[in-house]
Amino acid sequence: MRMHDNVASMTETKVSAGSGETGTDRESTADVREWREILARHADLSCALDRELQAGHALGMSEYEVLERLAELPEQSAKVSAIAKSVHLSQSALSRVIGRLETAGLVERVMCTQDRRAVIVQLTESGLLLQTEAQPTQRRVLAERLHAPLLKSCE
Amino acid sequence: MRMHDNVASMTETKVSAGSGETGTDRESTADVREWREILARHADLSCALDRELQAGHALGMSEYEVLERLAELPEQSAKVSAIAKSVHLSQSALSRVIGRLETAGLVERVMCTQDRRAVIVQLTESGLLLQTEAQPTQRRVLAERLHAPLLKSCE
DNA sequence: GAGTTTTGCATGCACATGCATCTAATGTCT
DNA sequence: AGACATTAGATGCATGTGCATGCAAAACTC
Repeated sequence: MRMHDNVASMTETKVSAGSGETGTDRESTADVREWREILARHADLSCALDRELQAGHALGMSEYEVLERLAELPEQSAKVSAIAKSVHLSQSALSRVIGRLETAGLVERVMCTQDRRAVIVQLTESGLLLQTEAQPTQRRVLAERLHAPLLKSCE
Repeated sequence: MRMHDNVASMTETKVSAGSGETGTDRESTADVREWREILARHADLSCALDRELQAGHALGMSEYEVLERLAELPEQSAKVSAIAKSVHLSQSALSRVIGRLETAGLVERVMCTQDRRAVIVQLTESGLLLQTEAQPTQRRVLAERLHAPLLKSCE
């Protein structure tokens, strides 16, 4: 994804004109504030994570996410449909992420013998190694920025 | 208000304040939980907002965001560089969003006479009208899903 | 004032993503 | 068994995004 890095802000919330409405106005503006905070935090962290993972381990965020999910499992493998449930990607996007990981030799696609439509994604040695190497990078970025003050979206 | 205060029945992610340790396993796994929570909430809301804004008002999330920022300003116009600071888009992406809004007749690009490099984006009548119509949709989606338990059903 | 650097925005390009669709395998119904 | 429906995953296509770059205008240096 790799978003830009920006600073400063121009927030100038006026919004409500204050007629005889119920309390919904105040509540929804609180919602908006919260939503903007999620947006800002997500943008900041996605950008930072993607940049550091790319620079340090040639991994995108989606790729790392899939590797991490596989590494967390005792058998270090899962059906595509199972991975899809724990990652926020469409089925097609996930299929291509797995394709990239396979090309890079980090996972292998194995036909499932019980259900021959399904594909089991198996973490390889180098895939596990790379995830193990990349994990501290991810943890460090999270520790650095997850609770850091946001420079945007706060007037 | 901190964003994770109200996040449904999820794990409580309080960071210990006592020790000066950084990057310990316990803390980083708490970070991971919080990060995944942000990812899930962001995915759910982005998808829902985009779908409803698209269906109801033919607006994408980025387009709505820009309209909203402009509508919040007393003069309902701003330089591109100013908008860029309050929206989580790269400068190039923002330029194209503004292009789409202009094509749709929702904003106009006006040359800035003080700085002839700059472009002032001015909300039009129909732009303001559309934003006014779309705002309740956004507020409703936020109210419905911002604090709802995460179901990961985004399609 | 001429030359250089920086700033503001647009654009070519590469690429990741979602949607619709396709193929194959499985499940279901009669 | 045969016919239809459903599910798992891959792929063509359109689109939105970021990066690198281009261009013009302002700012800076001498």
